[in-house]
Amino acid sequence: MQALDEDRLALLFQALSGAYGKQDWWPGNTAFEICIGAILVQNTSWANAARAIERIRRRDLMQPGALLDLEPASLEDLLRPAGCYRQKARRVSVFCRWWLDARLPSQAPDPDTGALRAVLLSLHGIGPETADCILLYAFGRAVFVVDAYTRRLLSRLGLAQVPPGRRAYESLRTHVESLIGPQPAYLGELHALIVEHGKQVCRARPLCERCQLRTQCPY
DNA sequence: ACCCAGGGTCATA
DNA sequence: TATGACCATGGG
Repeated sequence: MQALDEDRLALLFQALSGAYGKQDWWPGNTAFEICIGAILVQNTSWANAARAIERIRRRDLMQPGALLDLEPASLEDLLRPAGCYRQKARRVSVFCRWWLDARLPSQAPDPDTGALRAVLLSLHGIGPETADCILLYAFGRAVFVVDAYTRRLLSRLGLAQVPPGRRAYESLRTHVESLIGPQPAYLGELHALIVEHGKQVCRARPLCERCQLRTQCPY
């Protein structure tokens, strides 16, 4: 296992960037919509999450107050294409409530990223990866998002092992953040590129361990 | 007829 | 701390 240092990270970014070009994430017009997207895409393809987002937008409901005014059953039905729609309806409601309560007009200067992250994590249905996506793409904080694609890629490249559990997650996240520094745009591109690469078909020879074990290659 | 997807919560041990 | 069940739709 080689060390994940600045040079290797820069090489990785360069390779992915050259292969896939500029990603310009996160898809979404407003910070609020990005947050909703981050919840809806949990363990779901973006295509399905996007369907639910479109249904919200077409009805002009992409605002916390409008979503909260819906009957629970209506909200669930609205989110159906995203899968896990009952859970997600509840999570969206909780987030909207927080948005209206804590994030409305007059608020003290933005809290530091750590404090904001802790608040997000305290919300039901917001775990580390969703919180970090929101911090990075909706709030512009310099956060590195560790998701399934990131674990697979770094593991496959022999740059990092990220066993399940919050400890290892935090360790890798802070490590990469310290390597890159306060550059939200760079971190945003990096994560987007990793995901884009993850969607591509694995052309490695020989096939990596995971690919050999699966009918559908996740790379 | 599976397997998978840009996770998270909850119950167990 | 760390597994496993569960959620649920749409595409391969």
